[in-house]
Amino acid sequence: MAARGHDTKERILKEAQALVLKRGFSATSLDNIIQAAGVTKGAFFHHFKSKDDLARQLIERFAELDFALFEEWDRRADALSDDPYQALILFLKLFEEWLDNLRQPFAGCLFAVYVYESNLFEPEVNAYVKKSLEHWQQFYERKFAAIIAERPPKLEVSAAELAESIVAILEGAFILARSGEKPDLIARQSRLFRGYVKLLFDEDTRSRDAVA
Amino acid sequence: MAARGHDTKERILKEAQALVLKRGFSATSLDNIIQAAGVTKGAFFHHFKSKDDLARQLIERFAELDFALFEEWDRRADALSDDPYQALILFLKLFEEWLDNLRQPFAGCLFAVYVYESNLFEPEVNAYVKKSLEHWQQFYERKFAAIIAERPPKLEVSAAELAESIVAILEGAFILARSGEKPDLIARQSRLFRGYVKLLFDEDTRSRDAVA
DNA sequence: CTATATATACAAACCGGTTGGTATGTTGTC
DNA sequence: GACAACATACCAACCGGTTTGTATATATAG
Repeated sequence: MAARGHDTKERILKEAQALVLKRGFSATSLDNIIQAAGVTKGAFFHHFKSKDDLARQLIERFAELDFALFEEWDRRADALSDDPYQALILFLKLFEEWLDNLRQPFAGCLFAVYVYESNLFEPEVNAYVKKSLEHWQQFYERKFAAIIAERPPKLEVSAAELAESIVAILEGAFILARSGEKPDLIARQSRLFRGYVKLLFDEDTRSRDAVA
Repeated sequence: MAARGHDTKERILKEAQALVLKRGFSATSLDNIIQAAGVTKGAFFHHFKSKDDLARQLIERFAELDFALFEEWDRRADALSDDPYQALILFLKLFEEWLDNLRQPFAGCLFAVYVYESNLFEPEVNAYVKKSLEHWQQFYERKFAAIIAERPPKLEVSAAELAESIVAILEGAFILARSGEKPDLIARQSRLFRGYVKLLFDEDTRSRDAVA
């Protein structure tokens, strides 16, 4: 049945992602994956033509789920405020709320895993990772561009730089959170970045500055 | 001869680090390493009792070289200014200068590689990575604490948060720089962080009367 | 409704090659 | 000749991938 097949494939992808985030891609053997998913090698190679194929489908699935979350927060944030600045702040808050409500601590970013093992993958997979990270960045860049168009920032910064910054902060935070076993680190750094954005754009801190 | 032995071991460590930064730890086989270093398996196992032992010595060497650079910049920055704020700015500039002068683009951070393959390593190796990242962070934290003690920041931020932030930014920047093949991204983000610090602490952007 | 044909979704055994690791040399130096 | 510093030969385990086989669902023709 088609449904049964889809379930099996989805289970393989889910377990594979968990294992790859834990141990890296090359350290995760197909035997590990099929054991975790409770299937045989035949089942695996029915759904994936190679381990490279798994890598490709794994990262595509990750990116799709990732951007789906992003777009949901984006819609909700835009619905809550017309002001681009407030919408960005709300967007980040929704992200932080999601992080806080995660049961198991955030496992990590598959993009980062792939970047640090990039020599393992086919060029098109690396290109997909690059494209996804840039897509992520451009998502933020549009938001910052809209803000800058309305209110000039207090320092000379470009929308691209700011977008690059939040993505870098989050990628780095994933690493620190994992190593230090500090699941709250990611949301904390997101909040700190919000403070930075506030300093750059918020009128309250400008007028307060004039008084102080 | 001891010198000859030390050279061989150092060559193995150097080539191993380059390979591990390129492909990850588990994807780097001992055969790859001994071929790159131009030695035999016997030579390798004379200097390292196992691949785990190589992992340990590799990360310890990385941390030592890393912190040696840090301490040099620290000394030079402290020599150039007594003001903790100026010293931090100078420190970051020295770091950026080092990045700009690197011949080959920055390869990446071995700590991050180990974090994302942490299930491969013995607990003590992971603990060492954790300790090193924290040490790195505390290095910055002391600097921010000294600044905050002199001038209150414009937003309510702790020295620990700020230290966490710059480390996260750099770790994330390494990833983005690698994926996007943008070697200048790291220094750019360091400069952006300097802008943030300036907004937080610099008197130019505030009133000038507080410090006398 | 049924018989046949075909595709899907797996399972189990197996293969050649590679892995980390070892056992046993050989060489150069003090 | 003792010991460090290697080289060579080799092993057992494991790797990604293949092969072969089977149960089941679906489409089609009579």
